[in-house]
Amino acid sequence: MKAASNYPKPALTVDCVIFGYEKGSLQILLVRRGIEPFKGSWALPGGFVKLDETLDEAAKRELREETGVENIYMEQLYTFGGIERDPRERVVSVAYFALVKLSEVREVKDSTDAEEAKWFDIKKLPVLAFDHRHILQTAMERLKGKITYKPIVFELLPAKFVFSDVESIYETILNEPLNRRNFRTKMLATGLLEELDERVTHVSFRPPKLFRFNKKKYQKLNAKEINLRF
Amino acid sequence: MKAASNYPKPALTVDCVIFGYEKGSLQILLVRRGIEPFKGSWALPGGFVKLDETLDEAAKRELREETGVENIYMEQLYTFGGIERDPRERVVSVAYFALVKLSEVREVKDSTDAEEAKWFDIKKLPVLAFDHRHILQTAMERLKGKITYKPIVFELLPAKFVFSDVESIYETILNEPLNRRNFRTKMLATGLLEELDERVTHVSFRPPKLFRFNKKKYQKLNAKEINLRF
DNA sequence: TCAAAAGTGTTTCACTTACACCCATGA
DNA sequence: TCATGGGTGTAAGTGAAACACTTTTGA
Repeated sequence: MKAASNYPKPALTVDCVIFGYEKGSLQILLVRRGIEPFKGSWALPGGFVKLDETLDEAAKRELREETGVENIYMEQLYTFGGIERDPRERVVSVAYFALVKLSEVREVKDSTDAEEAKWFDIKKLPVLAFDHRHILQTAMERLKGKITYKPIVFELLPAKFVFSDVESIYETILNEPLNRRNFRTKMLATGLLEELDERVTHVSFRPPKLFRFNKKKYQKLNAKEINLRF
Repeated sequence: MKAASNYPKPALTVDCVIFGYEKGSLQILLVRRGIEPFKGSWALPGGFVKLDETLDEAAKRELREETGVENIYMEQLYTFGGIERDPRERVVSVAYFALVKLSEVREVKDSTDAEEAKWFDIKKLPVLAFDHRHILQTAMERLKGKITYKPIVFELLPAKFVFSDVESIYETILNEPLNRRNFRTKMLATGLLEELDERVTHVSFRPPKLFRFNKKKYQKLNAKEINLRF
């Protein structure tokens, strides 16, 4: 195989911003670094890209290693190529952004995990290694933008969920209170939520209905944008 | 300097999708390849990333080399990391996407250009090298999406322009006819266009007014989204 | 019966959409 | 005077925003 260039090459990594949601709190998964640089501090899960795997595969591998879950919503976020990102050598990092259902992750993760990994509330984060704070901020902006035209928030929720969770996710991500009445009307108007014949029980207030996201119906819309501006 | 990894590294390149607009036609700049692979066929301008330049700098360098113009609208598009992109070796490419004013480019380009570079109408493209067709399509989608909330089309137009050019760009990019009346109303409602006391002359119909995009006013809005859905 | 959250009705206002008409110029 | 694109008025329809009220449960 001929070389395409004689230039020395930057190292290439993937880093993953993994979001989860639970009880009104938006969270992300961080790992504690076991080696220098930034040994002991928290960082986004990530690693080097191998020659025989695509970028998507590399990101998926990292994601699986940390969460133990497959079939996760994932997309490429942005590529960070500053010169001084890593004190050791030039490292270019392709960042990915993932949404997981915490209900499915918890059990698996604790069993398979060797190094220390932990979920942090997005509002109570530690200092992060490298430029990971910047990557995270880019991810937040992407998330904020995307939920206004794609119903991706359901990737954060279990199969059956309550309406107020949906609203709460939007409020957390958009960082503003929303009008409950109008939120509900507009969200239901998409026709993508199925009302189930089930309710939450044992709550000391009017028991809320459970809903399910109709993924098949959404896929039939075939990538068409939906108005989800609240 | 310690190495961060012992993995063999993929090569890293940048490729630029450079858009221009002239007389109702959306165009992109392509270069003819002088070496194998794909020798003789057309490709996006691009090249290897050097160790001492950021990704943005690398893209800007390529852009300047091809067009001779500085201060161009440019943003990172997406990173393509398939395994078989280049038959020689593993190459990951960070694609950029740029909008240039053809009126400013033409003169400069012809004088500085060594290799063959040419503007193609987006509707009459040759076969492209590598996965560049795919990259271009991604760029088109990004452009299509972005003009509905950012007034970036003015990066394609000279300082003074006629209203019908703006509409024509939107129609070309969105690939659908628009209602002239409503387009004008909504576009003017943004308050970002200044009507000048000047008109086009020597046309055999009612001479159109010239407009100018008020960039300063737009920057004061500070990244806020604008509704430009037509 | 009270607190807490679920769930609904309705009015107002703004913007979008559609259509039709007039205007200014050079040939 | 005609063809050509430039430029405007406005009614009807649709959807967003705001607000207040009713419902259901366990404690």
